Amino acid sequence: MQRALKSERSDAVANRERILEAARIVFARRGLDAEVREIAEEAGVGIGTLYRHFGSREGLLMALKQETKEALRRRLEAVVQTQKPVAALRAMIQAGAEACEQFGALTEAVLAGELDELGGGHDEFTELLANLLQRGIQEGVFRPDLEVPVAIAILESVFTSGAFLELAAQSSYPAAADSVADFFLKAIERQKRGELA
Amino acid sequence: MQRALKSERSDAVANRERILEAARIVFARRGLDAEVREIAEEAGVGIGTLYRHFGSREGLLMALKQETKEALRRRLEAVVQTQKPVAALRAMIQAGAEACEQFGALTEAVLAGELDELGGGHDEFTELLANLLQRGIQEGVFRPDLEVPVAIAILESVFTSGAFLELAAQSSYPAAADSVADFFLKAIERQKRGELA
Amino acid sequence: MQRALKSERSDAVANRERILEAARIVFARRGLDAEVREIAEEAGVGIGTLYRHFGSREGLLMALKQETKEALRRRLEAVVQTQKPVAALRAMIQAGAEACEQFGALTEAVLAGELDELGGGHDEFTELLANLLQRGIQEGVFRPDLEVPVAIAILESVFTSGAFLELAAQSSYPAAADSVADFFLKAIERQKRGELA
Amino acid sequence: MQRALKSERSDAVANRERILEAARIVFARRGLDAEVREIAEEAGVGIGTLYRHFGSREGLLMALKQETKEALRRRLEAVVQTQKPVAALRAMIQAGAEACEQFGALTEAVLAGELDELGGGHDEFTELLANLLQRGIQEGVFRPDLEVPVAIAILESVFTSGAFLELAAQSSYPAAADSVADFFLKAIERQKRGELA
DNA sequence: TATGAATGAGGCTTCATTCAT
DNA sequence: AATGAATGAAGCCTCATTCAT
Repeated sequence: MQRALKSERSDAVANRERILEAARIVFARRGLDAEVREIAEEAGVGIGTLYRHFGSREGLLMALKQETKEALRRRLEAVVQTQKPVAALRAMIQAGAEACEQFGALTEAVLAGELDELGGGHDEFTELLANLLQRGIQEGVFRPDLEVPVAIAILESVFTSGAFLELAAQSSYPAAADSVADFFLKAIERQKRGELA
Repeated sequence: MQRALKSERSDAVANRERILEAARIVFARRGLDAEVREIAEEAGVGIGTLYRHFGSREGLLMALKQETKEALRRRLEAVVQTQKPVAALRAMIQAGAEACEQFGALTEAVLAGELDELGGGHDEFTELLANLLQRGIQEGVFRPDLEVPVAIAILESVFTSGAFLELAAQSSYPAAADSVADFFLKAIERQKRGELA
Repeated sequence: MQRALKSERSDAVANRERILEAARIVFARRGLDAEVREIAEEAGVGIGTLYRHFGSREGLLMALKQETKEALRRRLEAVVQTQKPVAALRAMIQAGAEACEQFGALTEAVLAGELDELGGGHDEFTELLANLLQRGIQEGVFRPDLEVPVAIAILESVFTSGAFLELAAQSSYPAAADSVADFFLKAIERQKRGELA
Repeated sequence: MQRALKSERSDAVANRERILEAARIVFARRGLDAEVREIAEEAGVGIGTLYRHFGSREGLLMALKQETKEALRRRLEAVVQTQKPVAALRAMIQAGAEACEQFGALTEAVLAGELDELGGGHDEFTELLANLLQRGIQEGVFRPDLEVPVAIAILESVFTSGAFLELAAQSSYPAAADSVADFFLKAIERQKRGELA
């Protein structure tokens, strides 16, 4: 029925990717209650193909989460390890902004910690962020009395709720990210002498 | 006769309240996809009665949001107008914590701004918070360069995402509220001379 | 949609019976693969009603088996206990014939022993028949060297396969039952002196 | 070239046989509702190959029935024509037992008369058995008042229902066949003087 | 010719809503 | 006014069959 590229390689892998991409789009558009049918149509494949690849609606959602988290994690890891705490934090926030831009209302579902499902122990992002904050404290750039779990919860919630989307809608994703970073750093940076306004 | 009528009316009103309370409980327990049936059972009324009072699932949800927001708004208004900015902010955060405690996973649905539905121009809480922050800036207790919309978005997101629930799970609702208030105030308060660690 | 008797009591029990009866008819007509939809239509109820009463296709089938077996068992028990072995056996075969007439191709599914499902230990009919044969042997009317399990298996198979249906199609259910009984008794009765042709 | 062609043909024929054998196994294992997919896997061929050979699920089932019946018929014919009625009957029952052993739950589908499908007038086995019984009656070894159709129906039903499988499960296929033969002969043999117990 | 990924009609089931009692 | 059985549209998923490689 679909006749997208005609000579597309019978590569099942390509279809898998197309379906995942379609799922991203449709879930972002309609929310997590989107119909499987619409995803298949968006991907330009039959509904049976979708089920061949993912087994169930749940399976598709899981795969989408898995892939998304994995990609984001890789990206954040790279960013975090090569920069100083403050810059790293800004970069992480920028990355979060881009994830929001890409996933829209789906962001929450895709990023929100499933401390129970599949996931072992603790969320990966949480850990990454915890390490970063800890490092910053030790290097003396972040407040020594910073409550790390609180900071983490607050930062994650910005991307996980619709808040960031609204913020970005009023300016742009990078600008919103900068504003959030400014705010956040104000709350966690150690005050240096003479820094007062 | 009048007595009978009165009593009947009371029953109807009582039923309405019981259903709303049941909806709070069930939505908090199961999320927004909870079944209407379960709400009626929780309320101890027939499903037909639920429909008599609220017309539709959507209608019930709307009524619940309406009531909840109204109650919260009244409470916040009182708090805000009678205190100094910092104390008012702490009180608002405490109130938010209590709302989270009461509504659980429903909190987002109930508080998150529906700038489209019912066309309420701008969210009431947003406005309340904006006024408070503005006042604080004018009184010189909050940073003059504070980006109010950013601060608002971040604070709302804490309650609106699941973040606060997790935080509270590790200590308690009031304690979590305190931690969040500490963090938030660090980010927005004007630094006074000699405040450095 | 259905408008059968208009003023039918809102008696859910009546609907339950109608659905079971419809299931009998439709399964007999189409085999066990019959669609749930057709059963609901045959019963003149919505498909949701069917599911309200039986939970699932499987549940309906189970209930049908349960009821059918129970009814047949009661009938056979009454018959068996009040007659002499030979007459009792003839009566049982007549009862089997009537069950075939009622259930057609469904008979197998409904009567065939589910030694695993739900059923405790051994099939009820098997036991009834075993007791009867044993009694006949002790009373000296059945062969003392009769292999009871074999006799049981053979007699049950007559009703359980389509064989009896074909036989009855060529004459009538009672006549076919008589023929089967004659044949069966020839195989199990103790030969009396001078009985030879 | 000819060699290649020959080899290809052989492959195709071999594949056809492998699929039929796989169908036997899978239908016996899962019943007639078994999936085409599983049969192809059991045969170790692609599902497309299965369809190339048999056109449809129905076609495969037909071919399986055809082949099975043909083989069984040949075997029974040989057996019947070279022996005396009683021995022939025992041999037929042994053959039936072996068919049961081979086909399990599929036996019914494969043997049960489809007086409608393919319009084969009357079932071949029925005819074979009818002739045998008739011969026995004429030779004076079977009862002259034997109702042949009834005897046929009963004997066929033993193999056609699951009865024989259960019987064999308690001893062995040959032993069960012997027991059935004993029972059956008791019912049809002419009583000889002095045969009484 | 063989393969198995793709297809989609069709079945089972759920659940918001209606309505007779 | 309250009840809950009845309703059926709509969604998820299966599996026989097709077709591009």
